[in-house]
Amino acid sequence: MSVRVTADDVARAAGVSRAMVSRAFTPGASVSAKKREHVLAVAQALGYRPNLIARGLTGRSTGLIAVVAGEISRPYEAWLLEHLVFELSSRGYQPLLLPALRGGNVTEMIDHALAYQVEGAIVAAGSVSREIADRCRASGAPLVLIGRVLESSGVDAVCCDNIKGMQLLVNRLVQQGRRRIAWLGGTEDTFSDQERRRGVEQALSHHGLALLAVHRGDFSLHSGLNEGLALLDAGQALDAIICANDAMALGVIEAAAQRGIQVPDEIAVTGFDDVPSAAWGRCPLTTVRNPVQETALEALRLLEARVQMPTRATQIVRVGVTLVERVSA
Amino acid sequence: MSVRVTADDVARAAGVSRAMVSRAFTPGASVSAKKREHVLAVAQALGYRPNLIARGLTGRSTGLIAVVAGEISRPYEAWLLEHLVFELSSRGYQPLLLPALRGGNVTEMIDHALAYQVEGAIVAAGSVSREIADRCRASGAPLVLIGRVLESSGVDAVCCDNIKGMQLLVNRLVQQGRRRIAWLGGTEDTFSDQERRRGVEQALSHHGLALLAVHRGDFSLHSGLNEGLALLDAGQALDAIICANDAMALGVIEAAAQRGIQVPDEIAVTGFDDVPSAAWGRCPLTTVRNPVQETALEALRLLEARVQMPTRATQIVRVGVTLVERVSA
DNA sequence: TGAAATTTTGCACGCGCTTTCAAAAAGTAC
DNA sequence: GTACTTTTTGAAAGCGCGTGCAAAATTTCA
Repeated sequence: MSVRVTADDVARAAGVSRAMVSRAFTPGASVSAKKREHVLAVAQALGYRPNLIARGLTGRSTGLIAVVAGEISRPYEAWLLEHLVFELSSRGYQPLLLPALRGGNVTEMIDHALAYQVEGAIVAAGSVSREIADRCRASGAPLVLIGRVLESSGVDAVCCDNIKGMQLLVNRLVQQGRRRIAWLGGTEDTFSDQERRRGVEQALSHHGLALLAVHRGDFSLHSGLNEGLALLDAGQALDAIICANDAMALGVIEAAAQRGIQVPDEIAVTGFDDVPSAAWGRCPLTTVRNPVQETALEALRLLEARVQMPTRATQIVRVGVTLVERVSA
Repeated sequence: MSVRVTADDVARAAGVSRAMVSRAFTPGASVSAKKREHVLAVAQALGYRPNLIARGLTGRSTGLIAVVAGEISRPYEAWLLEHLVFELSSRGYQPLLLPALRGGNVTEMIDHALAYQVEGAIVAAGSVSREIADRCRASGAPLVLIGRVLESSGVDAVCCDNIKGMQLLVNRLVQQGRRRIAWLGGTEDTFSDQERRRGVEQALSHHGLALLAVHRGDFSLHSGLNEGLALLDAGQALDAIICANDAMALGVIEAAAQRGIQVPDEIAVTGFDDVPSAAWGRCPLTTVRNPVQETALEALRLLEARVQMPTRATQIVRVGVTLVERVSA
C-alpha cells in the first residue's frame, strides 16, 4: 500500500525514457504530440502525478505563498483571508497559512515558511521586523504587508487610507453638531490602531476639538461592549464614540442598548471597515468602507510585480476609502 | 543576491562533512555535543536553515496538511478554521489552505494537494467522492471529514449530532406550545442541511406534527433575510421557524423586525451552531451549540491516529451538542 | 538518392538533503 | 602497551524531478 508512482514507473510502462515523462508534463517542452499523448495516457492509467516537492527542488518555483493571518474568526480578517486565498489559488499558487495568534511570533513563522521555499509572503497580521524583511529579501521571497507599513524598509505594502477614513467620519459627526467625542481604540501597538487614532485627532484638531475620553479594547465585539459600558457609565456627557473598527462599534451599540441610550439620537457610534454584519441588526453602522477585494488584489499585484522585478522601487499602495452612511451616526 | 546557503556551505565553513550538518539539525542523531554546537553556531552565523522541501523529498514527512475550507467569511467556517489551523501549527504541521468556493472542485483540489505530498487532508467543505478517498488512501495521506460523513467508504469523520440537536430544539418549541412550524434549509446537497432537516422531521413526527412550510436559503445572513420575508409574507400563520444555521436565523430575526413581528412572542426562531454573534444583537438566539474546538481536536486526533496506524478501523466521531436557551425561542 | 537542417530522444548530472555503511577515533579493560 | 567495544565521522548512494547536451530519428531540399 501507499506505493507511490514515480516518473520512472511511467517511463517503463510507456517504453520511453524518464526525461520524456518529465517533458510530457512540461507545457512548452520538446516532445512529439503523439508521444506526449501516449505518456499522458499511461500516466493517467497508473495514477501518476508529478511530485511537486521534487519539482520544487530543481530550483524552479514551489508555488507556495505564505499567508500570515490573525484571528480568523474576526469578520474583517476572515473576509480578507477569503479574498486572498481565492485569488492566490486561482492564480495557481498554494497558500500556506500561518496563524499569528496571541503572542505568536511572526518572525519565527515566516522564518519557518521560508524553509519551505515559499515564493513570497503576505502578512496581514502581527508586526514584522526589519530583520525578517531582510531575511525574506535574502531568500528572494518578496514580502507584502497588508494593513500595515514598515517605513523605509523597502517592503511593499497595501493599506487603506486610515487618516482619510477617520477624517470623513469626524467631519460628519462635527457637521451633525457633535462635539463631545470619545475614542475607543483597538489593541495597542497595532498599526491600524495608531494610524486611525492619529486620523481622528488630526481631523478633530482641524475643527479645534480634542478627544474627551480615550478607552482601549482589543478589536473584539466583546471588548466593544465592555469598554462601551465603561465609557457610558463614566458619567461624562458624550455625544459620539468613534471606534477603531466595526466589531467594537457593534459592541458599543449593544452597550448603549443595555443602558437604554438611543443611538444615534443621544449618542453616535462609528465603526471602521464596513464588514458585512455592519449593515445588519438593530442599528446599522455608519462606517468607512475598507475595500477588501481591492486590497487583496493589490497585494497580489505587488507580489507578482516584485517576483518579476526584484529591484523595482518599493511601493506603498493606499487604497481609497468611502464613507458609508447608515443609521448609527 | 538571493544566494541561498546550503548545507554544503555550512559544512565547508565549519570544516566538517555535509552529513554532519544534517545530523546537527536532526534531534536524535549521532553527533558529539561539541560538534553539534559548533555546526549550529556556524549555521546561525551564515543564516542557514535546512531546506524543508529537500528534506521532504528524502521520503520523510513534509509536515504539510491540506485543509479544505469553504466560505471563510461565514462565522462558523471561520471559527472552525481558526481552531484547526491553530492546532495544526502548534503540532508542527503546516496547513495548506484549499478554498472550496462555489463550484470549486474539491476532488481536483485534493488531487493537487496530493502532488505536494501532503501527509493528510482535512475536509470541512464541499463533498468528497469515493474516488478521491481512494486516491488519498493510495497516497498514504489520511482523509478526515468534518461536518459530513461518507458512508461505508472507510473515511474517518467528525460531525456533530445534528439529529439530537434538532430534537432538542423541536422539543423546546413544542413544549412552548408551538405547532405551526416552518423549516428554512441551507444549500441543497450539503450533508448538514440534509441531516438537520431529517432531525427536525423525525422529532416533529414523534410529536405527531409535520412541517407547515419549507424554504431554502444558502446558509447566509442574506438568504435568511430574504427567505424569512418570503415565509412571513406567505400569509400562513406560523409560530416558529427552524433554521439550518445561525446566520440564517439572524436573517430571519431581521426579517421579523422589518415586518414588525415580535420574536419570540409572535414567532420563535432557532439557529444552529452557536456562533459567537448568536449571543448578540437585538434578539439573542436560542440555538444548539456545535462544539468547534472539540471538533477540531477530534479531527486532528483521528488524523494522527490513522497516520500511526493506517489500518485501524474507520471511526465516525459524533461530538455532542447542547441546547443554548436564549431569547429567540 | 544523399547531404544538410531540423526535430525528437536518451543519458547523465544536479537540486539540497537524509541515511546506510564502513572507516576512524575515542574509550575501556586487562 | 594490546585487544576489544563504543562512539563519531565521512563517503556515497539515493529521494523524484528538470534540463543541457549530444546522439538518433526524422524531415527537407537539391
